[in-house]
Amino acid sequence: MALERLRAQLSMNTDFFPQHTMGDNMIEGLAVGAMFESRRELSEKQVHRPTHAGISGTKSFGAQSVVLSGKYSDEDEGNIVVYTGTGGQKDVYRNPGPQVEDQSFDHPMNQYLLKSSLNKRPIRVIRGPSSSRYAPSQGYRYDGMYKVTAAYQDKDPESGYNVCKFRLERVPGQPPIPVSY
DNA sequence: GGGCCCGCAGGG
DNA sequence: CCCTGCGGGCCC
Repeated sequence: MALERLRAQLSMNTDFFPQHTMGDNMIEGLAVGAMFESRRELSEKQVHRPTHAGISGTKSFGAQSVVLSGKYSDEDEGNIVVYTGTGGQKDVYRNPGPQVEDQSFDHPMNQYLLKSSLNKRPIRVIRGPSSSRYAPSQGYRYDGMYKVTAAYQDKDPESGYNVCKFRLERVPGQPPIPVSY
């Protein structure tokens, strides 16, 4: 199976981050709850560099950060998030377009998160406006470090196509998410 | 180093 | 609804 092969490839040469560390994706001086007006500002301040994409990272390093928008079938329970992968869509300008084929772990950005699930390196999580009841009503908010604890495929009930899912668990010992509901 | 393709924006 | 923009990773 393709996924097992990828896991085998990616698990070579991986670093492991002990449970008690925040890892090297944490930015000194970036406080939980820090607000940003736009994706542009997130990019300029290097909290999440891509101005459009939801997943930031590299194939060898893994992911660095993700942004939740609420426009996908993510599940957000605050300390636990199930983030949907990228790809398999048409007409991207519709943000997002309809799912027209299966998502794949071969997709570079999905590989970043798959890699992170193996090297246990915590990633930064940013919530966009109204992306869930844990999200700010406006602007983007840095909500701390999360670990990717699972990567699997699931059937998207809307389209019937398979999508990649990533379970994110918030690293303990951080200030709570500043929920405002 | 350059070109290419892409994406959980943002706005017209 | 439709288009432009922008930064990035990646593979020549």
